[in-house]
Amino acid sequence: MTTLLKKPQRSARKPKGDGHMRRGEILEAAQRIFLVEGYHGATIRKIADEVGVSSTALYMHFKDKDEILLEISDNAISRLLAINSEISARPIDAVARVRLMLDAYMTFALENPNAYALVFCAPSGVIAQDRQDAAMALGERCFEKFMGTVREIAASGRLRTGSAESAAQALWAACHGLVSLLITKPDFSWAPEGELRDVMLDGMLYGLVAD
Amino acid sequence: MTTLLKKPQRSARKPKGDGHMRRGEILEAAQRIFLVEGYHGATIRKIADEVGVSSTALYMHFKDKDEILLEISDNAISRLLAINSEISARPIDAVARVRLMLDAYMTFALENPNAYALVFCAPSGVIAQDRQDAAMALGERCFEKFMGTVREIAASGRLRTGSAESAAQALWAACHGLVSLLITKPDFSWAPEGELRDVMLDGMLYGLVAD
DNA sequence: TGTGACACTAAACGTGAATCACCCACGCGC
DNA sequence: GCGCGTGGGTGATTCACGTTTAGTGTCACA
Repeated sequence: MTTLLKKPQRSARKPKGDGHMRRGEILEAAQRIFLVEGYHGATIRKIADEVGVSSTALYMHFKDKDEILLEISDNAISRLLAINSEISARPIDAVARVRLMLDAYMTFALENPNAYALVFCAPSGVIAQDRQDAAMALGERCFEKFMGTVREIAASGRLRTGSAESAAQALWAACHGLVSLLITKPDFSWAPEGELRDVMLDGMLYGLVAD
Repeated sequence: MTTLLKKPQRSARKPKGDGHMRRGEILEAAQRIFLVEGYHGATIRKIADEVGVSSTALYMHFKDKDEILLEISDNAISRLLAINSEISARPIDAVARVRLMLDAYMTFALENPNAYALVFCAPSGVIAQDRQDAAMALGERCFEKFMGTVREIAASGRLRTGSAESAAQALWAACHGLVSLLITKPDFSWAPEGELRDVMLDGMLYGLVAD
C-alpha cells in the first residue's frame, strides 16, 4: 500500500478550466451531443463525461440543464435573426423579402432541427414556463423583423385578406407546420421537400397577396 | 387490538377488477390526468394512485406508459377519422369538403391538445419509434381521407400548382402549424383565433385552387 | 505561512419507468 | 369440505435522470 503514490485524486481530477473557458468547453460538448441526440439524449451526465468532469461541475457554470441547451439554441436562433435582418434590409420588393425570409426560416429549421424543436415546438411540460418565454424572446424578434415586412405589404394595400398581423402569423405558422412535420415525421411519405416548400410559399403568398 | 377486524390487507388491497374492467378504469383515470397535465404530467404513479392500485398493477394491463397514453390518443384520433369520413361523403363541392375537413382538424386539435401533441408533435426521443409509427397509423388514415378529396380537385384540373400529394401535404402542414403553435405558445400575442383560421384556410385554398 | 475563494468532486436525494419475487383470494375438480 | 393452480395484486428493487449537499484540493495573495 505504501508503495502507491497517494494522489489518486490528482490524476482523476481534471485540472481547472480557468473559469469562463470551462463554460465554453461545456457548451461545445453539450452542442455535439444535443445536435445528434436532441433534448432528451443530451443528459447532464453525458455532457459531463464528454467534457471530462463530474456532472456536478456543470452546475458551477449553468443554473440547470435547460440553461445549457437553451443557450445553444439561442446561439442558433440569433444566426437566424441575423439572416432575417440582412434580408429585411435588401432593396427589393417586400413580397420577395417575405418569401426569402420564410425560405431561410425553413432552411434554418431543417439544418438545426433540435434547436428549432426545443424553441418552437416546446413539448409542453418539458421546459419551465419562464425559460420557455426567454427562449421565445429571440424567436419573437425574428418574427418582428418578418412582421415589419408584411406590414409594408399591408400598407401598400396588397393584402388580399385579413390584417397584417393575422397574415404574418398565418404565413409563419404554415412554414412552421411544414418544417416541424418534416422534422418529427421523417418517415412519412412526403412529396419532394423542394416541391413542398415551393407549394407552401407559392400557395400562401398567392393566396394572401394581390397582384 | 382483538376488537379490530384482522383483515388489514383486505382493506388496503383493492379488490379484483374483473380483468378488462380494471383496464377501463385505468384508461379513464389516465385520461383525466392526461387531459389536464399532458404527457409528462401523467406519470405511472399518479395514474395508479388515481385508480387506487399500486403502480405495478398498471403493467398487468398495459405494456408500458406509452401504451396507455397512446390508446387514449388513438381513441381521440379515431373520432377525428369518423368526422373526416362523414365530411368526405357529403354531396358537396370537393373544395368545400377540403375546407370543412381542415377546419374540423383544427377544431379537433384545439379541443384535444394533449392527444394531438402526443401523436402529431411527437417530441422526438420521448416516444419509441415503433410506438410512434403505430400512433401515426390512424393519423395517416385521416390524411388519406383528406388526400382522396384533394385528388378529386386535382383530377378536375383545378389545382393551380404542384401535385395532389404536395398540395394536400402543404394544406395539412399549414393547419398543423397553426394549431401546434396555438397549443404550445398560448402566450404569444396571437391575432383572434377565428381570423387566423380563416386567413389560413382562405389563403391556402385561394392560392392552391383555381376558380 | 496561513487563508480564503473557487473549481471541482463523491455521495446522496427525489422522482421517473420498469421489473422482481412473492402473495392471496377465487373457482375448479375431487 | 379441500387441495391447488391461476391471475390480479403487492412492496421492494433496479436503473437513469436532474439536482443538492457537504466537502476537498489548489491557487493567488497577505
